Amino acid sequence: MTGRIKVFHLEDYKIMRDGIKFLLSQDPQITVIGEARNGDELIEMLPHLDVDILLLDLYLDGLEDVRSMDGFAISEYIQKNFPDIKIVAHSVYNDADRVARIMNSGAMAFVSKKAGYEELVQAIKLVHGGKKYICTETSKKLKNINEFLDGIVDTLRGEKDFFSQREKEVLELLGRGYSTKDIAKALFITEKTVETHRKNMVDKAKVKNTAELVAFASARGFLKH
Amino acid sequence: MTGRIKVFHLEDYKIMRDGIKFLLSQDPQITVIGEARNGDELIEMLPHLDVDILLLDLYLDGLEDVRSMDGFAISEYIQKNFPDIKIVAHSVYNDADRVARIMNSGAMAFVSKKAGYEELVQAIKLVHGGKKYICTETSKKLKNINEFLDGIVDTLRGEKDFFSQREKEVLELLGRGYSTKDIAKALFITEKTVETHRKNMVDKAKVKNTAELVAFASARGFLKH
DNA sequence: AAAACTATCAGGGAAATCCCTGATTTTCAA
DNA sequence: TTGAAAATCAGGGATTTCCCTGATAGTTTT
Repeated sequence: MTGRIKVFHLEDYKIMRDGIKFLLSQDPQITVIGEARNGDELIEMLPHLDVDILLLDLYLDGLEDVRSMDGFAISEYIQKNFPDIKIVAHSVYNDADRVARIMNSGAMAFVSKKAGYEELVQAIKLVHGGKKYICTETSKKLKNINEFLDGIVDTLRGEKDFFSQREKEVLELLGRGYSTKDIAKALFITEKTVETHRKNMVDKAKVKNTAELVAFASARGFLKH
Repeated sequence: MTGRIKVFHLEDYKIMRDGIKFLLSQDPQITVIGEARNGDELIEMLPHLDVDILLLDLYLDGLEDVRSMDGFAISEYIQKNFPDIKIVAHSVYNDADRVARIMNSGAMAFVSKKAGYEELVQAIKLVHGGKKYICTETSKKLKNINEFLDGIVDTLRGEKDFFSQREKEVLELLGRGYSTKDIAKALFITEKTVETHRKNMVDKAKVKNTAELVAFASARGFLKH
């Protein structure tokens, strides 16, 4: 046993701090060893503490003081100056832009404030064990948006005409594991035609075989998955 | 020549309506045949007009009236009741969530209000020609977010160890078009071993063949490309 | 210590891909 | 209207993948 997971909580609303401190202290593996209302307080206190996890409120809305650091700046600051401290981001906003930004600024987990207490505890434990985590609700949402974007993004590329319409149909089925015979049946054409389409795509893409063709296509978002 | 592209403009700020009407009328291929301040006005006017393109302000912030339709609701309404009218969305907000939502609710283009006049004109013309469009700035942003999300989303799956180390090496080469013989030589093992690795991966991933395996792997970011 | 996983290797046959050369029709833009 | 793509089809043979049933040895996990 290596002792409790030491959590520091940064959150501007006192009522939230108190509530979460109470909830987290219910768990025998977790202890809240400090709290702050803003980045300045945090930075002042951190050197004097041995923190495992920083539970970080993403948007410190309570603050009118614009000069103060926001969650993103704090995350980057911690990364640089306290690389051993792992960050669990906590926010009411779970839009793709913010989540992508916070996760890429070094946070190890993201939990929506709409998520329950269990998910927060789970996030802290997983992160402490070296894993990443995103709460179920947000995870689902991001997955959807990602799929949407996949679709949108490749309508944009000038490469949409790289393969002809028919070639793309064949390609799509190849990516789904269809054999030549399967594709011929599905598209009501002969196997020879399917082979020609594949051959032409292999030539166009300058690849060696179907497997590499599929890798090529997937990398460019030609496949829906 | 099929006459000018007939644009209807929905936008709550008069100054924007006037400005855009002036700008668009500079283009010989475009004519603004109507304007409205909100969804109710739009719905009233639409049946009496022959509109090609609806230039739609995404968020009608000027409106305090919460009961009124927002851009998303309008988009869906148009899709249902006037399927021939193509929508160009126009907004100050270009976050992934909103853009994905509007494009998936049937809009054919998205142009940020930060984009220049040229991009708006281009969007209208492209959409009228049956193509989709997203302004350069937003397009770049979405591409970045999409890549971020790709990374995030598959860290969630916890599937980093889905394939063994050796399997991943074989997989990588498969994605580069190597045949069994090539891989055997490259990894100093027999062809039979390579086949076994591939077979095991095909089974693990529950796919039909190598092509689908590569698609599967690529979609989850197992391939470096 | 047993079970599970990983990595290695093998034979043999069915199925599919790959490669070459060739062709016709349609469609679309210069 | 001429030419370039695109989509269709074909034969035949070389190569590769796919599928089945095995096996041995080392490592990790329970």
